[in-house]
Amino acid sequence: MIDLVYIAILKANRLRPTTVRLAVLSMLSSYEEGTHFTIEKICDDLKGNGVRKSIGSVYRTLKEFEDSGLVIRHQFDSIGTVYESSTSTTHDHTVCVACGKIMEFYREEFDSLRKEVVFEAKGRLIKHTQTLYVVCEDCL
Amino acid sequence: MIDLVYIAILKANRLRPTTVRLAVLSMLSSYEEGTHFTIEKICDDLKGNGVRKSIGSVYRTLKEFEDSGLVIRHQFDSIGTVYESSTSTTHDHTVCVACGKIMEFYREEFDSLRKEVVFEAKGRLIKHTQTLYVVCEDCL
DNA sequence: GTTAATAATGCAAATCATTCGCATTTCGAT
DNA sequence: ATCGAAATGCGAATGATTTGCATTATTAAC
Repeated sequence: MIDLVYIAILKANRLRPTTVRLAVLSMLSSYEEGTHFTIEKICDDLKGNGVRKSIGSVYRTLKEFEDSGLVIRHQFDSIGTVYESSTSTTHDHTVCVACGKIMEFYREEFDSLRKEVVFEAKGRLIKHTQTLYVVCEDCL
Repeated sequence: MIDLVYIAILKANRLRPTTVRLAVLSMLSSYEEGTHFTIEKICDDLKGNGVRKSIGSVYRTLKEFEDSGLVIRHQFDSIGTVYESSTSTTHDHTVCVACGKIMEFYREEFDSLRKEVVFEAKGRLIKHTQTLYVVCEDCL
C-alpha cells in the first residue's frame, strides 16, 4: 500500500503523518489479519527492514493508535500485553495455557447477553473483554 | 474466627500455618464477601491492626493463595491488579470506567456458551475472564 | 523437649515493562 | 522561508512485582 493511504488514515484520526507513525502503520498492515503482536515485535520487524525507531516512540504511537481505535490492546494472563489491528467485527479470544496460542471466536449470543446484563444494571457498555484460557486441540 | 480454622484451611492446602499466612487469611475473611482488594490494602489494613508484614511476603502469600485457589486475581484495565476471596460461584465483572467501581454478575447462559465454544474448538477450558467496562448507573 | 532439616521471612537489590523529561528535530500553517 | 507547535530519541525515572540471601520459624524425628 502506498504512503498516501496511511497519511489519510492518520489525518482522519488527527495524527500528523510522521515517520514513526507511518512506519508503524505500514508494519501493522503487513501483518496478516488477526495477528497479535507485541511492541517488541514491531520494533524488531522495523529494525529488520532497516527502520530503527526508539521503543519509547513506538510505545507512544501504539497508545495513540489505541486511543484512535486503530488497534486494540489486550492483556492476557501469563502472556502479557499484545495488540491487534482493529477490525469491524468484535471478537473474544481463547489463549492456550500450554502453548500460548491466541485464537479468536465470535458468537452473537454473547453480545446479546452482555447487552442484557448492562441494561439490567442501568449502565452504558463501553467495551468488554472475554478470554477463555484453554488447552488447545494441539496440546491435548 | 479462631486461628484453628485458618490453620486447618492452610494445612488443607499444604501450606504451613505461619504468621504471615495466618495474618493475611484472617484479614481476607474480615472483608465482606465480594470485596476486591489490592496487596497494598492488605498491608495497610494489617498495619492498621498493628501487624507489620513485609510487602514481599504478602506478594508471595497471595501468589500461594492464588495457586491454592483461595483467592482469584484480576487485572482490570486502568485499575490494575485486584484480588477477591474465591467462592464457589463463578461470576464475571463490570468495571465502571468513570468511578472504578467493580461489580459482579452471573448468567448461566454465558457458561453454556463458553462450553460450546471450547467444545467446538476441541479444547479443554481451564478458566475464563469476562469484564464489561461500563459507565455505571450512578455515573450516567 | 531438643535437634536437625526444611521452609518462611524481611529486607534490599534486581527486574521488567512502561512512562517521562528534555534537548533536538520535524511539521505545517502562514 | 519562517516560526510555533508537535514529535522524536535518549536515557533516566517509575511502579509493580520478584528474587537472593542471611536470619528466623516450623516441623518431624528422636
